[in-house]
Amino acid sequence: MNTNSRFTVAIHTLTLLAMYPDEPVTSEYVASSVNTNPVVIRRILGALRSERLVTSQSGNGGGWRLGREAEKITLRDVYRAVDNEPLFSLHNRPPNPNCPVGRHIQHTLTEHFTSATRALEDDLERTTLADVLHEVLAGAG
Amino acid sequence: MNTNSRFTVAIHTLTLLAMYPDEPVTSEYVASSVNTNPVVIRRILGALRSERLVTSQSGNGGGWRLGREAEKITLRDVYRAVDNEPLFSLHNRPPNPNCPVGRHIQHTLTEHFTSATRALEDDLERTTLADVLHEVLAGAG
DNA sequence: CTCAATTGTAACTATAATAGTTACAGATGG
DNA sequence: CCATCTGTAACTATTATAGTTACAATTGAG
Repeated sequence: MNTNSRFTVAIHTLTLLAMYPDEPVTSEYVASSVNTNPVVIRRILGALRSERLVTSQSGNGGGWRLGREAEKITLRDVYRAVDNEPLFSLHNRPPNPNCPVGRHIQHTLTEHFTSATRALEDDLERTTLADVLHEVLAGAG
Repeated sequence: MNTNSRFTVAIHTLTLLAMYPDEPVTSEYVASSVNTNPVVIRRILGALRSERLVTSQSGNGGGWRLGREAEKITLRDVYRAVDNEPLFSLHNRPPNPNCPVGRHIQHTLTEHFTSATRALEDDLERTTLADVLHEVLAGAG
């Protein structure tokens, strides 16, 4: 179970909130669509709230809403909110500084890793939650 | 220890092989530069050999060599050889098919995930092992 | 005021990936 | 024959993930 599905669950969750913009949606309801436990949903919504992508309301009649319009939330915003680990990891232990490769490889790799990560995020930025909702509803026919 | 450093170790290893094109390099030597156990290196080199990026020679005087010129091995080749898990995971359990979002979200997400992964790999493809070796040696001054 | 419905969060568990380690069989060249 | 390597199995420790139970705190409705 090492493969991280938080990004998928976060987009799924936000798509549901975008679908019901006029009423708060409960973690229980989201969980029944995602097919998991409500606490898993609340944890992810908590991360999204830290980035102001959603707001929450406790108590009876409470639930979750989008923090801003679906047109103004990109997949990159979501990705950064729930998956802030770097995509690539450097050495677990420091490489040998007496070897020219060991001494300079990390700096070189960091630049290439940064570039690749930016390319990925630039692609994610081109899609908004509104796009995803439209695609899903189109699929629903 | 969940963060996967195989890509880093693989590039480091191949850079060493590119540095010594005229002699086989042993996993023991690579391990001393990477600062890890030789078996870890052999496992990664085994994956690289499956993609023909390196060749191996058993026995006395043996070791590892690049499978083709460093100019013709890109970081994308290396990435695919050692990290063939998809970058993004879909739901751990199938989403609820009775919900329009649950029914269609996976198809929509798959398209966006494919696009982002391609953007990442296109960026990695622009750098060769020869580039990395030059950068490392330039850093070495 | 009371109560049912929700969030918020801690605590625990099971599973899986990672990589570090030891051990040893097989191959190879001197 | 022997020292040197690869190739690989087996085991361990660590960590991330996410599923689950439990329960305090909040809140609106009646």
